Amino acid sequence: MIVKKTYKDQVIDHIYQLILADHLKPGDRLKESLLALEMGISRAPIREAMKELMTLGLIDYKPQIGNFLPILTPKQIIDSYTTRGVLEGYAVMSASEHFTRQDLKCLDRLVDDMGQAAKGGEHKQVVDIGGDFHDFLVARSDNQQLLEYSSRLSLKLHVLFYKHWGMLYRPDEIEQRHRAIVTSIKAQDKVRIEQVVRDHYVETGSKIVAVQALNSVTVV
Amino acid sequence: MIVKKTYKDQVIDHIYQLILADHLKPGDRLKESLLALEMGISRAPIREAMKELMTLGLIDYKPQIGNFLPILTPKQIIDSYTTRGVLEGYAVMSASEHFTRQDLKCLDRLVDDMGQAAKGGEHKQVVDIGGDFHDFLVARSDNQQLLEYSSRLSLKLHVLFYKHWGMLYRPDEIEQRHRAIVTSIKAQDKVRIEQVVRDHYVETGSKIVAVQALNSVTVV
DNA sequence: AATGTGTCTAATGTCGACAATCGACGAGCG
DNA sequence: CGCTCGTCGATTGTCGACATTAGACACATT
Repeated sequence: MIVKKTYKDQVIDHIYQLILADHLKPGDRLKESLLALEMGISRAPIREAMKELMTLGLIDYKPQIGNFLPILTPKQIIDSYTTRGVLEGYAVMSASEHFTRQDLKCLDRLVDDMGQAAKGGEHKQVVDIGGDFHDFLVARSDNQQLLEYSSRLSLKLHVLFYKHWGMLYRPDEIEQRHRAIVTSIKAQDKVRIEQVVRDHYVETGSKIVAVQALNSVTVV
Repeated sequence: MIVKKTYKDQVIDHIYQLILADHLKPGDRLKESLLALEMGISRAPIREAMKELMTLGLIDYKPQIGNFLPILTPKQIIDSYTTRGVLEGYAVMSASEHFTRQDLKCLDRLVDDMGQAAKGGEHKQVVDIGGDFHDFLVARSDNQQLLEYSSRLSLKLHVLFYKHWGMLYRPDEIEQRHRAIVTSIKAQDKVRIEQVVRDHYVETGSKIVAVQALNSVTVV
């Protein structure tokens, strides 16, 4: 791959950045004409991008009305994280035998690095390593269908996660939480692997809900 | 709701029917201009429909090249059914406590009807009741995110299932397979529920692959 | 004053035409 | 004779304009 050039893809990136940068807030309406004007292109690629963002779960589309940033209820957040846990839990469990000794070493190292970065306050670093860790975990699965859904959800949830990762866990918790996954894989206990991964995500979902509730109280 | 009138939705239905009716075969290319001409509309709604069909997994989109009916490899079929089993398994398991005595009675009756229809050779009836049965099962779950993915997969797999349901199971097998799910719910054994549902789908996926292999041998 | 109706506006849905790109075919070269 | 490269046709990507619809506002009516 050299570059992606189609306008549609650029629009997707643009909007995704707008969301991450908080220039767009949940509930906001995305007007095609306005976006087209801002980006100096026609509405066609904007609409294409909308359709794709819709499948990624990043925007809500209401026929004849418009596109909106979804307002996720606490329940929807929990549900999304739960679903991701179900998918990735199965992915890791079913691939657990394929992890080589070297893979496990690599995973342990990632957890080490994550812990170090967390203690050093390198938040950006923590998020990046966390992403690598989870990518590495699911990469051993060969179920493309499952991975596709998993990565879609991952993108959707990343927006939420990105805004709260600073307040979710303490450094030692971060390390411990991820270490538990590696440990369960080492133990080759399939039932436990699946459970640990599920809990991992449900816990994060719950924390995010809690943090959001806290923020909304202080803000309002 | 009175009717859905937007062209896009009509296009989606149209193409879906074309697929079910075998007027479109795996690997076929879907040319926008041609479809637009056939349906007497412009390419815009066709493209909109394509995007949606893509998210449903019913067509493959290759940038700058075109849209194709996916050629599912045996592995992809198994993977898709496995994934559906994972999703619905969790859905049913997590909702198992919400099934009332009446719900279970209704499920038992559906299985009875299914068995009767199967013995009577009412294939269409069997498929319909089977659909009702599975809808009823997952409807007790309240995880919208999970249900969304589940129903998308369901639509995608229905195309496959629809073409083979006549040769997959014997009447007594059909009844027994579905009865096992109801029985596991009655037993309130969460682990077993999830396992039974997963097996249910993996088995069907495997059968379809087997039947396809058989057909391709006889045809070629 | 509250409710229902009609109009008006702004946004989405659709259109036909043009531009950019991919795959195939064939000419030229080693 | 086989391979590379350029041209060509067909299809998708993009455009600007028009048609249609949802929602807001004002007015009339009870």
